[in-house]
Amino acid sequence: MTSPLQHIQSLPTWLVGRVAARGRGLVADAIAAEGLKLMQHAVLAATAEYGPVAQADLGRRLAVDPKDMVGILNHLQDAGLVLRAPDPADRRKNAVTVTPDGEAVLRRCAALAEAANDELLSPLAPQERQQLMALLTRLHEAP
Amino acid sequence: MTSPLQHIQSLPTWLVGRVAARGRGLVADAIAAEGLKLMQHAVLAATAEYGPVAQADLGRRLAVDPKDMVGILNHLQDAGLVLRAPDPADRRKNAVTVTPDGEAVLRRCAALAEAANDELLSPLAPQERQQLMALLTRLHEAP
DNA sequence: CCTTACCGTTGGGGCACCCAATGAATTAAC
DNA sequence: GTTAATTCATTGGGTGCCCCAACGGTAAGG
Repeated sequence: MTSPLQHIQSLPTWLVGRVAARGRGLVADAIAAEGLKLMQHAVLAATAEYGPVAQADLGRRLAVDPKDMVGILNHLQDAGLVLRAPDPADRRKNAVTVTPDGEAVLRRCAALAEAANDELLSPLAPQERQQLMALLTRLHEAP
Repeated sequence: MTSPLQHIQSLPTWLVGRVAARGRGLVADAIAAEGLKLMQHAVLAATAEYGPVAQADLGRRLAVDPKDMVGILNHLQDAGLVLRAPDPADRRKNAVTVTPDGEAVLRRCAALAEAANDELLSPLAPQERQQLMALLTRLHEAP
């Protein structure tokens, strides 16, 4: 039996956690050039995808707490990337939309995020990257 | 071009982050049965591995901030899993050692963590698990 | 000596995650 | 149709992990 720490560090959960942390940092640093945090970026992307959408819908799709969604959208709105308008059909809801500035930032972030991903996967050949994605996809979708 | 959110969620960093989050949760739930958090477990294991060791050494080996190490060791010491004794050779240092109780907890946590890892990897065959580990290891050690 | 560096501790802050409660507004039940 | 249950956005807590700065006490180098 290996020693306790070596045992932990040989577990897949530890290894995948380390790789995820590095990837997270790479992407975070990349999109920081556009002044966005990871979750802000994700919310901006989801807003662009689902057109005028209520905050609660965004929260459900991204598994973001309503409390945190308020702060994220406040930042995006202050940066002029997103608009909150009252929904005439349901006055409880805020209809969130992306501004042209937001779409431009989103386009630039897409390239930045891809570059960060390439850097993470740089040790792997294209075929190996595909293998890794296939295995991770099965872990993610199977349970 | 895919839509913005689909683009993000197709990136390896997103996928590995998701898998890591699930694995993290599984292990955290497992060792919570022993009253330990993930970092407390790691520090306890590192303490067992490196015998009497100074806090700063533990922090360097696990990349834990000295401030956080104080709290972690406070908890472990309050739980009777670890001892802090002044180092006679260097009175700045605390010689941290594991108690018999700590070793017992560590043994039980090892089994719990392995079970959690098996659950995470359950969709994969043994050979596929090996492939995944090999690919992740290269991503982790190469850069 | 005396400067330099380290040790543990305390103090900040930020980000991601989670839970509870509120008032306003909508929907469902009766 | 009035009432009860639900949903919405917001505010209020809290935790874990990460990073930086400062402090008194200690050790090592010049």
